[in-house]
Amino acid sequence: MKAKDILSHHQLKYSRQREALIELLQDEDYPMTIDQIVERLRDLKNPMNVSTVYRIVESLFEHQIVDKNYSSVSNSTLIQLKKSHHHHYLICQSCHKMIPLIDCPIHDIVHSIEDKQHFKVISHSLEIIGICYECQNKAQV
Amino acid sequence: MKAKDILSHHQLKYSRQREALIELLQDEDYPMTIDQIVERLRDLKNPMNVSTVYRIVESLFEHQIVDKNYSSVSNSTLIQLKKSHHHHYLICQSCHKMIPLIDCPIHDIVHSIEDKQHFKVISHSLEIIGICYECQNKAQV
DNA sequence: CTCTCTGCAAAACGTTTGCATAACA
DNA sequence: TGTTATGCAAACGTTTTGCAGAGAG
Repeated sequence: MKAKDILSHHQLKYSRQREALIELLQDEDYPMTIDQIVERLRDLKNPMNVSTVYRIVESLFEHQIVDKNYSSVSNSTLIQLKKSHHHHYLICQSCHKMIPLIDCPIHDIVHSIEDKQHFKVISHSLEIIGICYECQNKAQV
Repeated sequence: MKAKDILSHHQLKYSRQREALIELLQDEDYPMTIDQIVERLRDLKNPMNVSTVYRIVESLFEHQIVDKNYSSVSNSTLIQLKKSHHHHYLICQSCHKMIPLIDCPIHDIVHSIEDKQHFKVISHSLEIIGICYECQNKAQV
């Protein structure tokens, strides 16, 4: 789906900034920090202010177009387009690479939690931190 | 175990501040933000500077006496004494109450991740966000 | 033409740091 | 007494906000 169509579909106004940001998220199929987004957009000759990025991301989040997840590896929020099938990542502590985890280990236990603990589950965040294959084979510290 | 003994056991210097902080964490058996710690210590007539709390917590963390976990509900780091059996929490989005989850759903899948993805798992963080039983029964917004 | 979005600068927030003084061993 | 911990204030990185001007519908 084209960025322009996503915007109109959600009754969001068009702007050069919104279009460029959505297109970037479509191209980079990985979670990005706000800083990375700003930097990539500058490189792509579509510079925009940090606060604009924050505001657009917030609006896309409210319309459930993107996911936001805080990462304790980068100490900041990671943004990505919402996937039809949500998933989590292994994060390499050394190179910050993110490796998708196909199955969500939480998905299966939500019902049992809701029943046993009388708790209505809305969302969850999961971060698995470690060392990726490549970094394991680099010189040890 | 007494706070003083914990400190000496880890060859950490005694101070009024360290003792009071450990005793607080022993009393409040739930994860606390740095702000909550500072506030409770002030109430307990054991006031200390925020930066002192950060430094003590960091030192206790390095000695594996406490756990640190970022919470996207409070937008800050949660501190608690390390448990023999680690566990996660359901967090109520409305009242911020934390309900312990007995079994760790990640524990069982770590080996399969390490084998399948050639990834050395070091740690993980999990937060299940929702509405607790009491808040479900309060007046709806 | 009206209303919303953007850029800018300043502020807010949690966290970290440098330095002089205080406290432990 | 020598070394480490604390308090204070200032700096830091991320995120939020107020306001005036630009752009969309």
